[in-house]
Amino acid sequence: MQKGNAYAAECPTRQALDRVADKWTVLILGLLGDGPVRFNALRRQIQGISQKMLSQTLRSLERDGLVARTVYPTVPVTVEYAITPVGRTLAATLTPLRLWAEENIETILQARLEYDRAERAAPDHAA
Amino acid sequence: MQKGNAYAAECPTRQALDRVADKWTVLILGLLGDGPVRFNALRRQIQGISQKMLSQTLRSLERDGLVARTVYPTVPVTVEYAITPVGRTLAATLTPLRLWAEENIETILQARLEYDRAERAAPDHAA
DNA sequence: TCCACTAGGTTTCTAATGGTGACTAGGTAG
DNA sequence: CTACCTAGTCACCATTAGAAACCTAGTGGA
Repeated sequence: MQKGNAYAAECPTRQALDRVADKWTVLILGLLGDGPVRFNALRRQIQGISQKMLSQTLRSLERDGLVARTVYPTVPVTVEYAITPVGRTLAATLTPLRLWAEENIETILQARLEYDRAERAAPDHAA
Repeated sequence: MQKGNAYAAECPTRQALDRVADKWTVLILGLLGDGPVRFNALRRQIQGISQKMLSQTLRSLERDGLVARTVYPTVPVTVEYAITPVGRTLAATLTPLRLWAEENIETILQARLEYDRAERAAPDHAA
């Protein structure tokens, strides 16, 4: 198994990183960690996601082998999304990211306030 | 310090997560971890990043208090970007993400091949 | 019978974002 | 005088994210 280099423009790792470092991916994998979840259950839990983005992101994840999609021929049809073993290793690195955001949001907002105040005082950003 | 909830649409954590879960952020903070780096040094090491995205991402990171920008009045002017303590805690969660991408890229590419092959055989995605 | 609702999506349209390449200031080297 | 260095910005175009409507297939209620 060859290792990629995300700093090289032409390496596919770059594109994979772009796909995986994504807001919706973080939130979806965070939920799938506890077991299979249905489409609309995800939609309800990830407040504010559109059906389009949810189905698009899920399809990407499925294509990359990170999530498995199972259709049950009930009526109406039931579709379950489950995390795969590889997906679980990704989730293990994404969950800390989500937790970091939740824990540091106040610090960030504070920094923004200070930055914006300083900018108004001296908007001379050019050297 | 109040904790955010990334699953709530109206929580600022959502927006922060979006900013932080970003390809360029991952790559920039990965480099700044080893010490301050200059603008063009970053540009050379992150192959394929445009000046616009680099300066835009750096400014966001600075605004959020994750990197510090220092201008030295040399000639030509030298601008150094350094990671802040908070930024370092973020980098600690982003680096594993980059490493994950580099280590699993082959697996992902393989999964894509198989998915696309199966899709051509039976593109009937609707239930 | 007609309407409303479920699940799991796709389509369409618009607004925002990302990337490309040219351009800038101020100064030095050839 | 021209070219090149730094660290950016600006205008432009292509892609994308998001909002909202529509779709299929079926159930339940008035």
